[in-house]
Amino acid sequence: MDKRTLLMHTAKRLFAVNGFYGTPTARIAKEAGVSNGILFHYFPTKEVLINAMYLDLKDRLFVYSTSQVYKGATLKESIYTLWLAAVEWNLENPDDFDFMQQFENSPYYSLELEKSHGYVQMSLELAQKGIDEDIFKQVPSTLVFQTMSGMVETAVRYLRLFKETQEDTEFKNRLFEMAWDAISKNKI
Amino acid sequence: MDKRTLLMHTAKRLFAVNGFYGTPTARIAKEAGVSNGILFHYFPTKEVLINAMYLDLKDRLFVYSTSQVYKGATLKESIYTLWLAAVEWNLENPDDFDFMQQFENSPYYSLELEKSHGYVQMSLELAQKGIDEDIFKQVPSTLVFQTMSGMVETAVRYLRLFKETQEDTEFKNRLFEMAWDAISKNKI
DNA sequence: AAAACAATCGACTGATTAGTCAGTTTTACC
DNA sequence: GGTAAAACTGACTAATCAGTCGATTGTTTT
Repeated sequence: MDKRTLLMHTAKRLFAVNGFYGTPTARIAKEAGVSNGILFHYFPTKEVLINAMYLDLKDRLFVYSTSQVYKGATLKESIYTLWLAAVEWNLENPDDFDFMQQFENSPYYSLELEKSHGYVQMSLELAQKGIDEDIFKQVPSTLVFQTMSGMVETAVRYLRLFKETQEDTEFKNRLFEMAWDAISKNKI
Repeated sequence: MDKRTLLMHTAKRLFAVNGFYGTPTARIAKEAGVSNGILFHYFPTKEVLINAMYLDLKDRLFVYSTSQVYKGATLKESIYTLWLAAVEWNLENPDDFDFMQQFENSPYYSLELEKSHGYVQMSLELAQKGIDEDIFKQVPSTLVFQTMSGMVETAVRYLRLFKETQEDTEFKNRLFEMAWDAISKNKI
């Protein structure tokens, strides 16, 4: 692993446990086994390091999630696959999840940063499709997207809190049904 | 306003904008118009100040929300009232919302802190009631509670992003229906 | 093989900041 | 009105930390 990647891995782990401000750059370098100076060779400031890590994580989560979706899947299947992939990726990478949560709720975060990501566009299109087909509630596609994102977070938090449920596929399906019922029209 | 309260108000505003670590204690004191020393007279450390503020905010949110619920209300009415009160309180106090989000996603936060609050107990009882009456899905009451909390957050974020929807009661009702559908059994 | 360039090191620094403290003013009480 | 406690002040400090820099090593190019 090159030193740039090594630094990002070490930083992520330390940030997840101690927070951005609880983690001196010197400590990141030390625990990565490299010199202090090289960190600032790759990342001119600490903030650049943090932003780079965030975008990198989002990218990998996006690539993983979308790669799971089959062509020809129904809308519900696609949403389910995306939801499950996101949930499981976050469960398998708890440091990443903690880091992203912390970042998204810090003053460094802006929605502009988010919009630059392709996956938002793709998710919004999927939401719009559901609305047009009268499967989803008649609300803005951005709301559908934000609700699903929120339900992924809720699911991850819950599954982490009650570890015994993490391998329970039936339980995960119930979690997904809650998310699905929130955005879909109900058949009365 | 006594200086202790004054400090908490100033701190909250600065924390919301600049974050905990981006806000020196000296600046809090200065903007509150008091001496540096008095801050540490009331709060022995910065962390004590942060924790005290968090518990204070949660208390006030709890008192406000529960005071809105009428006796004799149906379960759905009670949940709706609690949801709406929480959403509107957060909209009217954006600094508080930002501060709480930041705190809850920081390494200083622990669930133990949360459990010490009476309102969690009360909310869990309401959730259990809905489960027992077969109105809610057959899932743990803690999950119902976490889902509702998550849906409050989603609603607040969305309403803040699209300010023109903030006065739209009909739209808020639609937001609540999404939350309600997530936790309730659907009538097929 | 020489020159140019990139990667790497780690000691150093200037600025910042949480928390202290010795002394002053205000309040509470007898 | 005397006194003890509490509130309050602001200059000070010890420690910390982001970022610098000059020196060194490794790699590519011509």
